[in-house]
Amino acid sequence: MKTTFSISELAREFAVTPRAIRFYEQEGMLSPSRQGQTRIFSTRDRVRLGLIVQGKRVGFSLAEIREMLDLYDIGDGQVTQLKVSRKKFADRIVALERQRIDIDESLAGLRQSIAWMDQKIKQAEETEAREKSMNVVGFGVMPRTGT
Amino acid sequence: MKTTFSISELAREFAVTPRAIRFYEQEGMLSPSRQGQTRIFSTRDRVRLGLIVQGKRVGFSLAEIREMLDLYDIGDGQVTQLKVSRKKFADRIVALERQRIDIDESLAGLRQSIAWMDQKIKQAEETEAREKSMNVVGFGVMPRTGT
DNA sequence: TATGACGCTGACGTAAGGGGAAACGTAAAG
DNA sequence: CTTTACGTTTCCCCTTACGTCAGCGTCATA
Repeated sequence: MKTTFSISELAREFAVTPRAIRFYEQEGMLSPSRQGQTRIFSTRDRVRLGLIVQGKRVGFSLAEIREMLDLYDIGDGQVTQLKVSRKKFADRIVALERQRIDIDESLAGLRQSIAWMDQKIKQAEETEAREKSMNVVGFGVMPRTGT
Repeated sequence: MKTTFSISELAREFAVTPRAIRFYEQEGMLSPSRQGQTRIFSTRDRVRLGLIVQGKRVGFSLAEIREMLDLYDIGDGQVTQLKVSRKKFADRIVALERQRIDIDESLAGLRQSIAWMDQKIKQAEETEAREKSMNVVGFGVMPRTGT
């Protein structure tokens, strides 16, 4: 069973670039030893990289991930760390649910604009022969008048 | 009816910062005239800013928005422009739908992690209570278990 | 020996502004 | 007339999470 890893091994395993791994080290989230210049990663580094990648996948910033990793290192009986992480995760869920709503709203807006455009295109192509002056605005949205 | 606007008027109306508006100008998307140093925005600027903000809301990059604005300026009979924009919008819809799926997957992962943590916390707190009942330390302070 | 695969260290670039400094003009208030 | 308070300007560094060179060393292989 392997206990040390090269940068490209880990890069392949976790589907990140060596550049990203070096960046994580520079940010203090990994601390590989060195053989001359070359980085030698331990299983601990590997686990941490796994956590980093997972954290990124669910949308945490590196700063947040680093906090959690640090907390995990302190490990004061684990409960405090677990509770802090739990809260972060819960917060993230709320943020993502909000994002989902935003996306749905954007989708609705886009679909409406497309419908509007389709109509305009149809009109334009019908009228093309006779008339040429059309007043096309763009997003199908008028500038807001208040607020 | 107003035909000119100050930077902060537009900022208020469209809920963006003056800084952002200056940035859009710097990027060539707005071209207010000047009275001395001070920017004077026309209704055209106002419409364009509205389009920028709308475009941003549905997730277009400034580069994409600028392209569409430029197209609109050229306005070669409009139909071409409409079709190009339509395609951009359709592409954006696809991208957003993909994003939605990603978010749903992240949410699932987060919820699972939370469930796992809750279980761990429960376990840990049960253990803690058991230790406390057997070993009264006083003042609610637990001995340190390690670094 | 030459070539290619890996590795390294800087340094600069990205998107979309945020934040703050320092300076200017204008208007009201003392 | 001066102070105070805004509103605005330009200028420049900061941010995130790396990508992308440039320029170099080290190794194994053809």
